[in-house]
Amino acid sequence: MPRATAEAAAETARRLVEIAADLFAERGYAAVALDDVATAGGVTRGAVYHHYGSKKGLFRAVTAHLQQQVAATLVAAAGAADGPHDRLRAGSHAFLDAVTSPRTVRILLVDAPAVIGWQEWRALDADSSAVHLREALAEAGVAPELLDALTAQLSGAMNEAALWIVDRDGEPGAREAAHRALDVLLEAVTG
Amino acid sequence: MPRATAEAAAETARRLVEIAADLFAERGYAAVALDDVATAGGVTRGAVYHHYGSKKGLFRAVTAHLQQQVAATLVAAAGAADGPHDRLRAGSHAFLDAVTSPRTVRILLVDAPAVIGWQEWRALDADSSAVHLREALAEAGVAPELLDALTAQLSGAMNEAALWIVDRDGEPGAREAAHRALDVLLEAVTG
DNA sequence: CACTATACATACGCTGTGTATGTCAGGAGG
DNA sequence: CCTCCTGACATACACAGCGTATGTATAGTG
Repeated sequence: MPRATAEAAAETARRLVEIAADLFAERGYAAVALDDVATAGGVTRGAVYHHYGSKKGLFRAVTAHLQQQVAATLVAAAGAADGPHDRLRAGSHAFLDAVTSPRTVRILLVDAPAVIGWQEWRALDADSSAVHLREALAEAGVAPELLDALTAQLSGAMNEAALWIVDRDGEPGAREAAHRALDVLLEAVTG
Repeated sequence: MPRATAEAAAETARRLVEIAADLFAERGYAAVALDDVATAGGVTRGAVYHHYGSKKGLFRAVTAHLQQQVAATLVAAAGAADGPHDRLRAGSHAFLDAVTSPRTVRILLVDAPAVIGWQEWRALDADSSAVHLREALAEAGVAPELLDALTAQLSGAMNEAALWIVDRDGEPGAREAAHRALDVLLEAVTG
């Protein structure tokens, strides 16, 4: 049944991203065939190629979608805090909690750099999450010539912390330990 | 010419790893066909499958090989320093320099987690490099309940620092900035 | 000096991506 | 109300690349 209405088409595109996110998270990028996504979405691969151009294109859309969700949570938490020091902490801890779902972590932190390339991945991350970290660090008094380097390294620390937590899921206290360790690093930076 | 001597066979296996490391680093795992590796090594894909079983198996061998090299550099540098505080710093900075080659960084930090899986990747890293970081942190007086979490986060920070440096290759001062930022984090940990 | 296991080469099937082409309906213009 | 065009898919096909099964010749072994 070709040519649905414009809203139906948008809904199809949205649904495909959602389904793809689930499958990519469960099996990893390489093990997911586009036919799996299409079939689960009630369409054929033709529809996927129509909307996203390629398998990588679909994955890019999934990545952007998830990053946007994480960034929204982060921004909300940081906005609720006041004072530069507290905003940094609130935002960082919120990021860690937001990104710590098995679904998100596998796609955003494991597959994305390899699939879309590290440079593009970092650019996307910089636009959605890392900007806020950078800004918070600047406000907290980090020396300008160390700002970029520290943003990158703290970002890496938090990403690894997220993977570490997910890997220990079920182990009680793991999440708290990660948050406390993160506080050690953050306090170091803000002096 | 089938069946060379045992040393010749070992040499073939060694050569294939070397060639594969170059190709994987240049194009990334997915874009490298086993036939490229085999042809460059003067054999056919049959030889590759004989020695390494699968494409993933070959990649695993490449990963282990590179990690071993990095770890050797790290251990040497740490051994030359004395005092727990200094060993931590020396080892960390040596790690950053050792891992900061475009070849190493792409394979070990971008593709490896996605290809062989994050858990296996972390296990390999834990055995080669992270053990030493963990040990140094323990000696430097890090609280036992934060030891694993901090090891992971600092490891993530250093890995991201390496990618950050390689991404800015040519930009003078980038490497120094990364090292100074790393010092900020390390000093925080050791109090 | 057979004989076996090793170190490959050759041949083939199969999965999955991408692309080219077809098809049918919604909506804008007359 | 009819037409035409374009968007939203479906269908069909070519091709690359992985894995596996099978063949083959030699280096070691008894």
